[in-house]
Amino acid sequence: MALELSCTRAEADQKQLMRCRETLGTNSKTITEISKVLALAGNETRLKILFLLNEEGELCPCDFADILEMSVPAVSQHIRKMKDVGLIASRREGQTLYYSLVPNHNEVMDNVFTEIQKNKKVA
Amino acid sequence: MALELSCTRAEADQKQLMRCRETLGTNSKTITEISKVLALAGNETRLKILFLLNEEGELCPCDFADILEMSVPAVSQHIRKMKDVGLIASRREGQTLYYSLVPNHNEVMDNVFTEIQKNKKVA
DNA sequence: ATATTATTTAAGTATTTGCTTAAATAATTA
DNA sequence: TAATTATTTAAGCAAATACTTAAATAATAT
Repeated sequence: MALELSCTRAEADQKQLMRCRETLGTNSKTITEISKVLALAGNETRLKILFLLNEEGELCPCDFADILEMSVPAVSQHIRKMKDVGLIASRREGQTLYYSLVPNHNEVMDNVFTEIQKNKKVA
Repeated sequence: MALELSCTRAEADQKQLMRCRETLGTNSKTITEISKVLALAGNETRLKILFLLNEEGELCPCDFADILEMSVPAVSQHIRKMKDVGLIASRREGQTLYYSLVPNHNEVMDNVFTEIQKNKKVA
């Protein structure tokens, strides 16, 4: 099907619309990748996991289960999603798997962490 | 029900677990708020809308429908979600509603935009 | 070997999400 | 006033999400 215009208003700026399409094309891959990371961090439980890893270095699934007061499988499934995109990595020590942030995977997340810390409630 | 521990391993660092719970408590409100913004930006269509608003200043729903090649109601519903949390605002000019980013609403998003631009594909 | 512990994986389910189409508002024009 | 245009809102639905419980791995200890 041909490209259908939804908007017929006189003020519609065709050059602007073309420029926007081009901008999206140029940044398409980055936008897709960043939106994936943001979708992961957009879940409160996962953001807590990432934030804690940033604070503590490494933690294991049962630590998170204790801290977040949720089941170990639920934690494990969140962790897997973040591992799948390379946000976090694991290290085995006996039966325990320690998870940690992959450094410099995504600058956006670094900024998210500092932003959370900046707004820390002053006791 | 009482707080049940999932993890009984000897190495479990009770002080660390307490510290983590406290950290989450202290930052609870911020984490909740930021995760909401990230969840919104974690949708590729919405991230494109936000990115375009950052580039162009203001655009109307039918502009987005044209650019993103999707229906006007679909765009409108995405826009509403972002307006509901105060990420964007509207200005009416006749029949047309122009949407724009609310400045300084969230520093995290500013960083997301610069991160997208930084990775721009070099033509 | 068997049992225990830490974790993952799988299957099932309720909720949420993102679209669709149709109808409702709102402003403009004839 | 009636018709047109821009937009929102509502209802319905398929797909995705986040949990649950039970079963499967994997490492350690008895």
